[in-house]
Amino acid sequence: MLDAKLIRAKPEMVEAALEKRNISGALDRFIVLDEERRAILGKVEELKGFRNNASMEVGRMKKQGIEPEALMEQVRQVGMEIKALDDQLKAIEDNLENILLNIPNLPHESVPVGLDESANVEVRRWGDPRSFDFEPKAHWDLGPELDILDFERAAKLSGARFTVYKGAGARLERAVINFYLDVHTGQHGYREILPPFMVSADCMTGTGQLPKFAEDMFKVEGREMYLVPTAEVPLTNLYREEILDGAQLPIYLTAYTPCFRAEAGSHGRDTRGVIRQHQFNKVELVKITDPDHSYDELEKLTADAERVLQLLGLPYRVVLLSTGDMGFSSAKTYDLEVWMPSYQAYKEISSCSNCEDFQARRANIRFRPDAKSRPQYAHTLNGSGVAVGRTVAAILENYQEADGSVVIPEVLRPYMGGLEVMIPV
RNA sequence: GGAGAGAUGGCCGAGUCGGCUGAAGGCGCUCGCCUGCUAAGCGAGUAGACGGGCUUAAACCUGUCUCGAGGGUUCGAAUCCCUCUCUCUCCGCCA
Repeated sequence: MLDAKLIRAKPEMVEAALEKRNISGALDRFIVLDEERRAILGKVEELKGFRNNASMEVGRMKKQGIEPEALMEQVRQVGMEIKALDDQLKAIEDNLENILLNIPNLPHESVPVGLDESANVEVRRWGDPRSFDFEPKAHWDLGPELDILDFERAAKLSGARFTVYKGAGARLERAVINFYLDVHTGQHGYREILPPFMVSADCMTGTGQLPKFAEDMFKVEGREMYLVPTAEVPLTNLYREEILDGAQLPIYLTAYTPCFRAEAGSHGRDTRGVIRQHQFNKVELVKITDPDHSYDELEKLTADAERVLQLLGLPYRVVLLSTGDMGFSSAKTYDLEVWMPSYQAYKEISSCSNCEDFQARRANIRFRPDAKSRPQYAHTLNGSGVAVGRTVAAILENYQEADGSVVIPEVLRPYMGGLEVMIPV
C-alpha cells in the first residue's frame, strides 16, 4: 500500500512512478476523495468536540440541580448530524482504502523501465551449461523412466498439474528441502520457521495477494482461509500489527512449505513436467529490515539463494526484472533462472524482492529505531531459496547420463543415504 | 462437541451506582540528579492512529478516535445490551 501522505504531497511524482508500471490515472479518484474526506473529517470532529463539552456540562448541571433538558435536546440533534457524517466518512474511507489496496508498489529508481520481460536485464551468469554428447532428455521423460515421478497416477488422484514422487524421487525432494534449510540456517543466519499452511484473508491482504489476485489462490470452502501460495505470506505476516524493537532488526526467517496456486490463466503453459504445478515445495527466505539497509539486504538475500545453486552445481543467471515484469508488491526484483536443457533456456527458480514498506504498511509492521523515536514502517524482503520441484527437475536434466541414469549431486548424497546415482528400471 | 472464565497502555494490574479515567498502582524503559564503581535512592517523562496549526523538517501546540472486533442504548460508555473473534480451565472425542 502506498503512503496516502506521499500521494497527497507529491501526486505528480507518484503518478510518474506508476506510469513506469504502465498504470495511469490511478490517483485521480483518490485525490478527490481524499480532499472530501478531510473536509468532512474537520466538520465531524468539530461537532464531536462540541458534544464532548456539552455532555460534560450536562453532568455538571445535574450535579448542581439545574435542568439540562434543553442542552440535552441540542446534543441529540448534533448527535444525529454526527451519525450522518460518520456514515459518509466511513463510505469514503472504505473507498479510499480499496483504491490504495489495488495500486501496486512504486518501482525503485534502479529498475529498468519496460512493458514486459523483454526489458529485463541480465545481471550475471554462473556456471556453464553442460554440452551433452548425446540427446539429453526432459525431466518428464527421465522421471517416469527412473520410476521416481508419476504424472499419470497423480492425475488419477488430483487431476492435471500434480505430481506423485516415488522412491528415490520422494527422497530427493526431501533431501533438497533439508539441504536448503540447513544451508540457510547454518551458513546464512536464518531462523527456521514451520508455519501454518492455511492463513487468514488478512494475511493475504498484508502481503498483497488480496484483494487483487484472489483467483490465483485456493480458498478453503466455507471459511475465510487460504492455502498458502508461498511461505512469504505466513513469514512476513508473523509480525503483523506489531511494533518491533529496532535492535531486533534485521530479522532473517526461512521456512519450507508446500505452495498452492490455482494457475488461473496459464492453461497450456508448461503443461509437461513439474515446472508449473498446483502444489509444489519451496524453501523461502524472508527479511524484516530497517529502510536504510533493505537494498544491501536484497543483494545479500539474492546471494544466499544463489549459493545453494552453486553448491548443487547448477548453472544459472540472475535477471533484474523490468517495471513491466515485477510483482505487485515489489519495488525491485531479481529472478534466478536455472539452466534447463529441455527448454534450452534458463527457467525461473527463484524470485528475490524488496517490497520496501509496501507490505509493512498493509500488514502494519513497524519498528522503533530507539526508545525515544516514533514507530516507523519496516521494510520487508522475500526470495525463494529456492523452489524445490524445479530444483529436482534441473538436477534430473543437468545430471543425466547417456544411459538415462542421473548422478546425485555430491552435497545431496548425505541426505540420500549415500546414494550416488539413480538408474532406470 | 458440552460446561465455565476471561480479553484494559511495552508488561503486570485497578476501574465503584455509566460523567475531568486515555485510563490508578506497580514493573520496565528514557532523561536528569545523587553516589569511589556497581547496586540502591530521588525527580521528571513514557500508547497508537487520523486531522488542524506552526516549521524547510523535526520538536512543539491543538482536536478527534481507540480499553479484543463490530453494532446498539444514552446528553455522555472501558463501564449497560446484542453479535462475532480469540485465549484459558474442566469433561468428551481425536492424530
